[in-house]
Amino acid sequence: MEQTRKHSKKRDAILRCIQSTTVHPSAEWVYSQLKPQFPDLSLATVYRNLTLFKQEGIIQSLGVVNGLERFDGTTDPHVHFICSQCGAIIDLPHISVLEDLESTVSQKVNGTIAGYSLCFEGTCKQCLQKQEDITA
Amino acid sequence: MEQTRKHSKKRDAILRCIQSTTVHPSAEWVYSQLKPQFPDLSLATVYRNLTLFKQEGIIQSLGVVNGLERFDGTTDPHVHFICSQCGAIIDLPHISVLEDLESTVSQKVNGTIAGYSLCFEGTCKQCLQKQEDITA
DNA sequence: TATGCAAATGATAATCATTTTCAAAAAGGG
DNA sequence: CCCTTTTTGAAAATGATTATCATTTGCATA
Repeated sequence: MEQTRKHSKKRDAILRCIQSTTVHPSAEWVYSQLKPQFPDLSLATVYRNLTLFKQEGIIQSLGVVNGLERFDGTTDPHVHFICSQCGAIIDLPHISVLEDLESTVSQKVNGTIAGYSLCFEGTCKQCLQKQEDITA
Repeated sequence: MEQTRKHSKKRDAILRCIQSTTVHPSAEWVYSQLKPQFPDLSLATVYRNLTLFKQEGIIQSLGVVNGLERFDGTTDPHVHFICSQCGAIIDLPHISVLEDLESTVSQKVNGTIAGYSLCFEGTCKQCLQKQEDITA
C-alpha cells in the first residue's frame, strides 16, 4: 500500500549528474547536461526529482541565486562562496573561525569579499511548542 | 541631467517600516502593514523601493525563504536563524566561532538546529580578470 | 506662487522559474 | 506476461517579481 520508490534511467542519471559536479547547478543546468543523452527528457522531470532527492535528504538546496534555485550533491553543511557577478558557487571546506574568515576566504578564492551571510535552519521555539500541543 | 532622488511619503514610510521591525519582512508584509495608512498604495511601489534601497545599500536582502524574498533593515552582516517551518527569521548577534555555534545557537533560540549555511558574496577570480580585461 | 520637467506612482500586463495536471509509458512484483 | 503503482512528457497553471505607461507628484527655478 505504501508508496514504493522506483528506479528509472532518467532519475538515476539526474542523481548521478548532480552528485558528480562541483558547479552547484540549477535544475535548468542539469536538464541541459542530460538532454543530449535523453532527447525526450522533460524539464519537469528534473524539477520533480531534484525536489524528491532534496526531501529524501540525499542532496541539499543552496537557496536561490539570481532567480534560480541551486543544488548541492553533497549533504553536509559547509561554507560556500558565491560570486555576485557570474553566480558561481565555490566550495570552501575546513574553515573554522568567523573572525579571520573574510581575509582567509578572500585568499582562498582569489577574489573580493563583499560580505557574508550565515544562516542556521531548524525549528524555532514557537513551532516546537505547536508540535507538542498537537502531539499532546 | 543626472537622476535626482526625490522623497515621497510612501517611500519614506516603506523605509521606516522595514527599519523599525525585527521580522525581516517580505515585500508583501511591508505592503500589508502600510496599506491601511495608504489605501492607494501599490504593491509594485513596495517592490520598487525595496529594490532601490537594496541597491543603495541601506537595507539588505536575506534571500528567498518559502518563495518570498526577505529583507533586513540593517546593513551589517550578522547571523540569522531561520525557522524552516514558519519562516521566522531571528537575529543572532555576537557569535564568533563556528565550532560551538550549533549548540550556542540552539540555546539562544530555544529551538532545534537542523543545519546552517554560511555564504560569502563578492567577486570571483574569473570575474575580476574579466573586469581587468575590459578596463585595460 | 506659478511653471516645467524629471522622478514616482497605480494599475495592469508581462516574465519566468517552478508546479500541477493528466493521459500515456515504464517499473517491478507476482 | 498481467496488474497496479509510479514515473514521465507536454502543456497549462501558478505565483512572485518586474516592466509598461499614462498620470501624478516633488521640487528647482522663474
